Amino acid sequence: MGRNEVDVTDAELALLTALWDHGPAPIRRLAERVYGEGGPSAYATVQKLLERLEQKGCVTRDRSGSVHVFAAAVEKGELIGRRLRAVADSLCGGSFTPLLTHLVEGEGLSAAERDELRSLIDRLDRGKRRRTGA
Amino acid sequence: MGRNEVDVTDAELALLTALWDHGPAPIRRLAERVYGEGGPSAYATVQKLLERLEQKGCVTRDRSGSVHVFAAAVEKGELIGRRLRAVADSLCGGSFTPLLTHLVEGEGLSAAERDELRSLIDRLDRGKRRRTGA
DNA sequence: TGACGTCCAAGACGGATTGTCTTAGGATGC
DNA sequence: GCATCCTAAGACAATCCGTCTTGGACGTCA
Repeated sequence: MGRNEVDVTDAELALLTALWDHGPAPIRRLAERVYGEGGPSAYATVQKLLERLEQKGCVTRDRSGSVHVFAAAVEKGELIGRRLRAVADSLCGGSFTPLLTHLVEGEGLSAAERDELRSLIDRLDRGKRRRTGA
Repeated sequence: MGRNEVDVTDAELALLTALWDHGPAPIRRLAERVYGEGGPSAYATVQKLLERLEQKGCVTRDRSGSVHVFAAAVEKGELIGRRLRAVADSLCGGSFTPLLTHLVEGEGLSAAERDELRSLIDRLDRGKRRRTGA
């Protein structure tokens, strides 16, 4: 493993979000969606951001047509994972447990969320026990 | 609430970590701990970083003695919370539940960690139910 | 064919951030 | 009174990030 430890910037994330929400699109459609008819400079900005996202491996470019079509190459969950790992690495020595503890203790989960989380753990726990015999 | 939405940089975090681990200290001791006898420029770097941390409200400075003594003004958990909130805001519309789900599902918790987490939720759940009557 | 519009490629640009380093001056201790 | 430590203030280069400009290729259509 290993070369994809890159993160995306805010403007890049806005484009990725548009791709996640609406699927592959050419530059012009993305520019309209994110910048709203911003004129020729908005188009060029989106073009540059997509070029950087492609370099980072976060989008793919379909060059077969006369107009390139871009698609997200990372899932939102992947980015969430990277950022959580960055937090864990910088503040928790790489361990995720403190993050979990903080989230569960600190951030006012509703009763429903607690129930959902508990059942999630139970489900995971059964699967793991069966698989590992632990 | 609200003016403290600042984050700290890597070099600043190294100093904060030293303060968390060893308690309040003057510039020289911090420079030795983090930069290891780096000479006069390391001292000045630490000085500047501490000045910025003070501006951000992340350290306090005791000016009573002839040598200023710096102490952490934010806990590690506070920073963890800020960064988790940043992840939630940028990628999950501000909700923490996707972060929890990702952590519990994705990041290979051991059986012991799962047990610990479950009991943590149970404890929290009892407290909340009793308090809110929900 | 030639003008026009849309697209891509490449890079310049300014502002902000970040870590480092320099300088100047004041207090302290001997 | 002199050396030594400290503080304060800011200069500095490198990098990042969003924006914008330019140049040229390709197509359509009168």
